[in-house]
Amino acid sequence: MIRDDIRTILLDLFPNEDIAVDYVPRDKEGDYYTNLAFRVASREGKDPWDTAQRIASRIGSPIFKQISVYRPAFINFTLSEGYLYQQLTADTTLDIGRGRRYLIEFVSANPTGPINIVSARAAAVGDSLIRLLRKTGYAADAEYYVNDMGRQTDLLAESVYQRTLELKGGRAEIPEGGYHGEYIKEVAREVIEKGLEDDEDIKNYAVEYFIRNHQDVLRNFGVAFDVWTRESDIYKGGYVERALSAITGKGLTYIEDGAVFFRTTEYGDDKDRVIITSDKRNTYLLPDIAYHLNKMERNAYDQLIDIWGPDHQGHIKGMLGGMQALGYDADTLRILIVQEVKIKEHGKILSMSKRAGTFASLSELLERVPRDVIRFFFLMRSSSQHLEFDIDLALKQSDENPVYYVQYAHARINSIIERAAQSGIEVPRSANLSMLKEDEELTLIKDIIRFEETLHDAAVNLEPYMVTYYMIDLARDFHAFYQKHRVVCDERQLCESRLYLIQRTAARIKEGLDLLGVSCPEKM
RNA sequence: GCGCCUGUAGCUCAAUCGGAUAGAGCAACGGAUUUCUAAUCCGUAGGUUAGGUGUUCGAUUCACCUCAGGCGCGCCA
Repeated sequence: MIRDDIRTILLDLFPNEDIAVDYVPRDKEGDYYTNLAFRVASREGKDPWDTAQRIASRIGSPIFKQISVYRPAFINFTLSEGYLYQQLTADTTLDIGRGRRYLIEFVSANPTGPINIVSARAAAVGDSLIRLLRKTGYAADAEYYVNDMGRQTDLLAESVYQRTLELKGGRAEIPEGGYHGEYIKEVAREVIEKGLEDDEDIKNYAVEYFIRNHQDVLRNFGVAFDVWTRESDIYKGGYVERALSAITGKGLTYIEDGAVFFRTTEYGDDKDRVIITSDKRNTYLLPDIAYHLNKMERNAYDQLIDIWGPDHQGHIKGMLGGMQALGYDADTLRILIVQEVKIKEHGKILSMSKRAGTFASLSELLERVPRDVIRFFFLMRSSSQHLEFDIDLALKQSDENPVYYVQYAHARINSIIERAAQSGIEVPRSANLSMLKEDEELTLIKDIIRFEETLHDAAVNLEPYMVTYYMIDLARDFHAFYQKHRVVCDERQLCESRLYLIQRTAARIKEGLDLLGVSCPEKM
């Protein structure tokens, strides 16, 4: 990465300094800047401006065409063309992860109803993270946890049973906290068809129904999981007992009002959490902790990542406490909260209530909005931010819709390369790039090279949206280049150089869209 | 009442570990096509970063307070 090359050069002069190297704003001279002079000056008690001048004069490297100092004390570097050409043709693979094992668990929707919109967003984010981590040298697994037992599934079974009574001409009395959705009726119909009467049979059928549903919908969404783990298997494997004894063994439990409490306040929680209720049922927390024990024992992961919805924020401390009670460092598990999604149509925020029949589920959204658009839109925002999903914009097949803006750049390049081929000019395997002198060409080269830095930042911060932003920038700079310069032209060498450049651009667009799980059409 | 998240241009959002005159897209306005895809490009305008205090060479970023919105709040997940 260029950033690292520059940092290395600077560290050579100032070995122990904390050096930041970043992009120069677009309207300023130069490509990268450093804040080094501020640090040095402040430590030595000298004037930052003079210090910057002094440092700048000491830096000598063929990768820079120019080094300039700007007030108050920024040192800006302009990369030499030779270095840019060399970087563009260099074929490097980025290995940040060095094979470290990461496990990302996401979606994990309860098998009691369809996948909702927040889970859909989590699916897009999680899947993209998996792709990103794999591309940057991590061994990343995608996992889905199925809560196939417990109180919620009991309520599901009872709700379905009540609907069967209704379908048979009786009256349905949905239990308190039960499931009212229309989709329950469909399950009830199938239960009647199969002639299921027994509570357990109905429960199993309903649970399997929704697990299949989740698998189908996620497949349609282009999201693949490596492992589906069931809560029931965590129990069967004895993990729950072991988790419980690990916690009690450390004296972290006490009984109050007949319930067993886990002293999560030991780990920074604002209150202790019940793990076994007074009527001897386990709360979700205990099997969840057990499940994480299972994860760690299965593959000795270097890092666990859980992606949760905003309604689970209050449970983070408890879960991290569980990890520590099991003997793991708190940072073994990172919990990402994907914030809520608001669906907007005709300028109004739609109610997400299932009863209102609007966009409650992923499958309903998929029926109306193309998958590429949904995924792109979900990945346009930092996952920790609330996201507004504008249906009208999503359905527009025009320049306003950034998905097509990026895809169109790729299709355009493809078209140019075809056109060149018709004129008997192929994309060269390697090119003499010294013909590429125009601003738009150099900008494009820098974009292509910066892809690695974007991947690095996105992977380290676990934020795929950074890739999305990069894609839009890259497409913009390509379109600007296209508008101003012809690729297929009379000057053979220039034409070939430009073909090489746009072919590399197209490759980047493809790589980037692949990371987002968005298709990359040859023609539009 | 307590905890967590959020507040940036008319709208939706960026701004990496505290760095430059806070940037994009959309909407608005004005232009560009005898040319490889106009699903494109160029330009103009738009800001007390909710408000205040503090920390320092420098604050959208950190700390504290106030205001506003969202989510959650022991034996549901």
